[in-house]
Amino acid sequence: MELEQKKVCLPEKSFPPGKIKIMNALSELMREKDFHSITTADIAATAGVTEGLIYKYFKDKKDLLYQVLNGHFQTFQHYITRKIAAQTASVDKLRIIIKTSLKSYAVNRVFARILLLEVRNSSNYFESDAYDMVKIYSRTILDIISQGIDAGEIREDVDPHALRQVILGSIEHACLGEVIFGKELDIDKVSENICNIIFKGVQK
Amino acid sequence: MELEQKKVCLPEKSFPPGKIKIMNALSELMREKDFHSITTADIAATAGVTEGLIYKYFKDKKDLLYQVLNGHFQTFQHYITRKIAAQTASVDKLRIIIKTSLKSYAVNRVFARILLLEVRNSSNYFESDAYDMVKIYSRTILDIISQGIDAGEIREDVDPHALRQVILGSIEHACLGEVIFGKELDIDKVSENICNIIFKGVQK
Amino acid sequence: MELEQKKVCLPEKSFPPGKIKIMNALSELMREKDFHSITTADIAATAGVTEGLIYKYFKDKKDLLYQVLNGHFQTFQHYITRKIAAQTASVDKLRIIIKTSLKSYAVNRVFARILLLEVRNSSNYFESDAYDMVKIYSRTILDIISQGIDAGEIREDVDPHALRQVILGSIEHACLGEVIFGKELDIDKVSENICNIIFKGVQK
Amino acid sequence: MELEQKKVCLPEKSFPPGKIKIMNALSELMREKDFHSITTADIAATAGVTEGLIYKYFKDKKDLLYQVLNGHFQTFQHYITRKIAAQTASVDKLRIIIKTSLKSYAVNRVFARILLLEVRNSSNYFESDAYDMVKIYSRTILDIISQGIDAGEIREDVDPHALRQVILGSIEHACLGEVIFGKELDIDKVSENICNIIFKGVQK
DNA sequence: CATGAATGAGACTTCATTCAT
DNA sequence: GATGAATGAAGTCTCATTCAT
Repeated sequence: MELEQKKVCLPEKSFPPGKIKIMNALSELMREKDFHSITTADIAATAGVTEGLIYKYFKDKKDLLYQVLNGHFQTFQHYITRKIAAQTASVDKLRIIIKTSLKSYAVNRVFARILLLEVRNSSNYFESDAYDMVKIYSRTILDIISQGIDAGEIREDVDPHALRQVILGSIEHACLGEVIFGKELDIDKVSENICNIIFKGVQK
Repeated sequence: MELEQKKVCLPEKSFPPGKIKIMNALSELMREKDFHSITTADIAATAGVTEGLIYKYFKDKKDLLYQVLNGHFQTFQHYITRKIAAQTASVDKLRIIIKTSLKSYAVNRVFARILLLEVRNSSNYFESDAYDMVKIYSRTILDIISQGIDAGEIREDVDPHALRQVILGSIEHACLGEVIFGKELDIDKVSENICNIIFKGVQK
Repeated sequence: MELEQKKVCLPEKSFPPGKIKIMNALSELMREKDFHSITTADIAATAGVTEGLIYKYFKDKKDLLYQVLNGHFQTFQHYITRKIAAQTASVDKLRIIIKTSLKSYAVNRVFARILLLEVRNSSNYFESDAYDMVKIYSRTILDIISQGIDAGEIREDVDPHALRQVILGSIEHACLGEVIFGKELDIDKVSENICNIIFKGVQK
Repeated sequence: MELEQKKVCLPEKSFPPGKIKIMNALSELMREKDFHSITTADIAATAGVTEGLIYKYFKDKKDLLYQVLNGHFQTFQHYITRKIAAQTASVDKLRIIIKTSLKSYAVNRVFARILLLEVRNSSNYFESDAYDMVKIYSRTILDIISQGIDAGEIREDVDPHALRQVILGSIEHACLGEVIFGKELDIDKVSENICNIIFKGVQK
């Protein structure tokens, strides 16, 4: 298995042990509960540290969430970047993005849950480092689309932003059922179906 | 203007005035804040009633949210059903669903916000009346797709569930920026773009 | 005894019982401890209410302190105003102010302690209602001095602000030992001594 | 300029650098905030050392405050003693004490703030070294007064303790506005005004 | 001489909710 | 149909302090 979900994969060098324990604890707890119903007491207990320590390393309970998300996102980013690099055609790159994103979400549900459900309705998330990574990811997709149009792989009358929207929306919606109801997803099939629709169109 | 956003459109007019005031108060407050940071005290103050009264009419703070959502959803449902009825071709129906959904969300941001951001991460929402309406809406789309396939308008090798996913995902993702950042959306253009992609495909 | 210290003497009409209990509780506790080492838990327990109730009626723990102080100050103000009214000569009025202030502080040590020790180093006190009363009191003294100068009772080359400073400073310093160490004060003697110095001067 | 306020004037130069940095840090921070809202973290950060080091040199956060106060007080004491020595008449000595005290407080507001606002409501201050210096200062005034009476410069029916109270109270009250609101003080004028009142009396 | 990690006790505060009237 | 008073449980966060290295 190429992708790990077990622990927050951080550039773990200089982080003090307590900080790592706390981040892992939140990650673990979010497998079962939503962020709001996890208390700092829970986190501390799970991490085996005192509540106070959380506030040594994190401004906030929210800040902790964002840093955890950020950690997950970096792993995701590295992984997806490597996968894309193996492709030359734009359409293939998009295909890979769709499949890999679905896979990442499937493998790391905590990551998916945070990104898709928890974080979006708090405005200060959009000023966090974690959101910066989303922007990079999102930008990458747009660039690939533009290259595809330039290379004549994609029709010129396709609006790049709209296509990105459709791609991201499809990915996210496909994951929702998974995240919310815990359904298993047949990633190969789902991603193929999505690509079939988006690339070839549904109309006869 | 065909669609109203001002007040919760309560289908049964027989609601006692206090109940209406409370529901409107929440609706109003959610234009600015997210549900979690709205307190019952806020709601009562905005409604001009006492906190206690909320619990006369609603089991719960959440129950209040669901009832408000439900009110909005019924308006939405009526509106969209009427629009679809005017079309005969499946593809046109889907086109209308996309456009009308986008428009409804745009016109009534509170509705969009509740549905897209607030409600999804609380498990008991999925047992609420409000969610039943979502299922009807969702079912309708699936039926139209199947009819489209049967009628030869849509390619047979398209997976109906996947198509629904792509459609819903596209709609929702297109609204997110609106809901979160308050961006204006050019609905005609956006829906046309989306349809262009989904129906014709992007690949040359 | 004309002056009561037992309870916060408030225009107690419309105050809910819980609010009164809380204010009295703080007053009582401050007889023994300083404000900072009194916890909201202490206050609630003493008042026989829950901690939460404190925040129904007071913005803050500090706000509670200011409101209590304000209550005490109103009693003080009423009392002193009545006493002054009985005098015609400015010098006699000042004499009465000195004596009565000393007496008030002596009788109500909580009041003295709050005013002289607790409140002065927190900047937002100076925007509280309680401080407004201090300003009135202070203004009154200044007015009496000016009248005394106009009436020829007080030397024209005396600076009114300076005289007020000397008077207030003398009063407060005289009380400090009382407040801090719990010394008894012979008010008649002390006030006479102070007046002797200020009015007649110490130089032969 | 005869009087320095910049740094804690440490009488023994043999203090280790860390200790000096910490004391200076507190001094500096107290120019803006009150003691209670300065945290050990603030102090350490400002000093450029770690929190732990504070407890190498000081028993307590309070102990640190007292030692800082003590440093300031020694400078003050040296300065005032020298000034007094230049006078022969008791009245002149008192005059000098008033003026010099006002000046010292004006020049070193942190010193004034600590002495006048911070320290008085914590009982263990009165067992600290810093308080011993206050007692010496206070005793000096009393001695001068007694000598003045013996020498026939001051009326015999003046109570020495009361006079000291009036003097100290006047000084302190004059400084309060300065310390609290940051008002500038015209020391020559203020001290002259005070002396005018105390020495000559205000009554015609 | 100094650091850095961690603690622990408790502080203040919030808020949904209940109930007598 | 509505109010107002009060609850209680929990929640987040703060900070002085300790100790091994």
